[in-house]
Amino acid sequence: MAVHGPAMTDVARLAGVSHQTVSRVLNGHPNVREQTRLRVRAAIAELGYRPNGAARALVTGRSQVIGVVAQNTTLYGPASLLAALEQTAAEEGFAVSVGSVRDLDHRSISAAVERHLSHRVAGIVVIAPVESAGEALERLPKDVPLVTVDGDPRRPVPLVTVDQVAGARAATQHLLDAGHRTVWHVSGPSDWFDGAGRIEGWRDALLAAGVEPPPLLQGDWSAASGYRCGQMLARMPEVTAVFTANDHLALGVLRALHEFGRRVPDEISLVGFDDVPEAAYFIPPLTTVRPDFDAVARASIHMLLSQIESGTGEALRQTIAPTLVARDSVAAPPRR
Amino acid sequence: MAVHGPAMTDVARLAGVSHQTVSRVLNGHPNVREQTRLRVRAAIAELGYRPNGAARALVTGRSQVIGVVAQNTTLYGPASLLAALEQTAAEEGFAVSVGSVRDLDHRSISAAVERHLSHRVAGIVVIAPVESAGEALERLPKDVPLVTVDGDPRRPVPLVTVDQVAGARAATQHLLDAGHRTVWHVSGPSDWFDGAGRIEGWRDALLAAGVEPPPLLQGDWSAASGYRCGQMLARMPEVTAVFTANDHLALGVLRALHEFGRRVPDEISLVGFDDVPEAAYFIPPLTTVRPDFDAVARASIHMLLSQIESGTGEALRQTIAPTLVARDSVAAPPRR
DNA sequence: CCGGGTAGTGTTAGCGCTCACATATCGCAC
DNA sequence: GTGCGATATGTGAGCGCTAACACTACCCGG
Repeated sequence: MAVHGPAMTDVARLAGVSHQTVSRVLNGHPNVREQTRLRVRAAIAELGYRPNGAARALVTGRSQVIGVVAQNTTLYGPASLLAALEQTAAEEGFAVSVGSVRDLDHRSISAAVERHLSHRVAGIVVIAPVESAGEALERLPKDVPLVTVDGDPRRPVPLVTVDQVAGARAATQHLLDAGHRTVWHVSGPSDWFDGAGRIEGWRDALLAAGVEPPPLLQGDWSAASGYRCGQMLARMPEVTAVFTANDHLALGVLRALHEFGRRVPDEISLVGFDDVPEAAYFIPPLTTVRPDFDAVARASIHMLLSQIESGTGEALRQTIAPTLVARDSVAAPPRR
Repeated sequence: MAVHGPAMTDVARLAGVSHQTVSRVLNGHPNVREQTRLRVRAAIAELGYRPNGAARALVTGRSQVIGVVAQNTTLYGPASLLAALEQTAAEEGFAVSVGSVRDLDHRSISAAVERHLSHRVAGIVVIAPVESAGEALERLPKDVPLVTVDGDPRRPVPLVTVDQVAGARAATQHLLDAGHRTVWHVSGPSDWFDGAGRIEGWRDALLAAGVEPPPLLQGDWSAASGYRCGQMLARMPEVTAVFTANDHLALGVLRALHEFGRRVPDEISLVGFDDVPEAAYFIPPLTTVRPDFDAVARASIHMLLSQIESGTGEALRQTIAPTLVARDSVAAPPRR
């Protein structure tokens, strides 16, 4: 177990140069003769040398690691985002260290961030969809590159976010365009910014069309809560169109409507949000809004890297527009 | 950006002790007077000192980081596993660095492992469900603590795995017990060990009951492929019971059956695998097999830690039994 | 043929920590 | 008191690397 691999000096000795030259080769420094470079590379290969990230991090003060703080990475959205972040980071030569948190309160977030800082991560991406998370972030040392995803739009922190409002507006408008008088909404938790944004977009679209938004049904992202809300909606004959804040809620609603014998889309039209891979196989296939997680990840990582490189911590923000994916769960309202 | 935080010597100076004593307090070394310990802690708090993981990793040769190699962390299974691993690792004071891979071939796996080694991770967990991954692992330096999850049962590598065979057998038996003559199977890719294990369990149960297994329908874990297989099954009147290798496949099958007007469970019974949170809200609620991801994660991390501590690399293996969750998608076969 | 740039390389000094060991301090039996 | 083990603390070295600077060739114009 104890067998430490070769160090830079071993490579240097084999190549007949100084360790510093090896370092230069490794870091792509220009002033190295081609022939020397080759010799060094050969020595590296021969010894199976692997640079020691810890030593490098110690001397430079930063490791090639990006810390990600996220909650509940089991949900489709966060999981996709995490995977995409990892992918993009890897392309840029960075590893990703996850610090998932059970609860999104100050303390948990701060603790997770602390853990990352203690490893001297180069920067931190916080997937911070709730109010309380924002506060924790403002207390942070200012010298740590930081990007929040789906965080608080009102805080002066670099932010990348899916345009929840536009997505929700598109979904609602789509239903209105199909001829529905109004659209009901089963929301996510309202203390989540994405939940709040979707509520706002829904309300916007309705108001713009001159209709008074019906009462909101609040869920918690789960199919279970969608089911509960669906049971209420199913019993109200005037309901003909529903927009749910995510696809899992839609699944729950779908099942409730089914149990009450209300057909989708003949009697009730439904639109979800997220475009989980299964959405196309719901009964019926679900019309939904697809956020581009890859784009979010790319934007986040690049924003973070530019902070790392430049040292500036400008409070940039970038918004990624989602797209509506039309499938079979929307139709014109039934004639009465 | 450059403002480095206080170092151990700063704390030491403030507390009026040597840096070594600070180190002892930090590492819970016994021989420190209570009063000194308190003074040091106070100094740490006052300065907002945070130990430098890189420096520690450099001198000890190991960081407090566990590397995880996984593919497609968007799928429910891997995502849950990853989250659970992270949780357990955090409880043990370890961070988790993810290296996700696009493809599960030697090269990708090796590259991901290399990246982790270069950061001097304390150990590596490989979620390696396919054949080719196993080969890559045998080439690895022997001195790195390593645990595979859902890997090749035949390789001499420490392994934690869900008992796929038992789970599949239970699912199949459950259908047989309900009175079905035989059970059809929509499988995952057969080069995935979990896919293969589920096929084996299904076949076992059938054979034990003295029935010849019907032809296998091979899918790829996705609802889309489940749908395609479902279209075939729906047209065969003799099919009354289907076991799918995961819940997404089941969803696809469900939709196909629905389109063909074949009612579940009245005409056809269905059992899935994974127990995704939405399974209870399928139409009808899906009977499925639930693997205990937390238990898998716990077993993996503990196996890894014991390797790290003891230095021994025995090829242990541990199997986690899944449980059947009965819901509404199973009934007795229709009378003909 | 000399001064001064520039490409290529070596030397040295830490980064912040832990380990091994040296030293100081204490308690207690005699 | 003295001696001795246990307890508490300090000292020095060095982990593997990069940054800064020092040095050596060599090329060039004057």
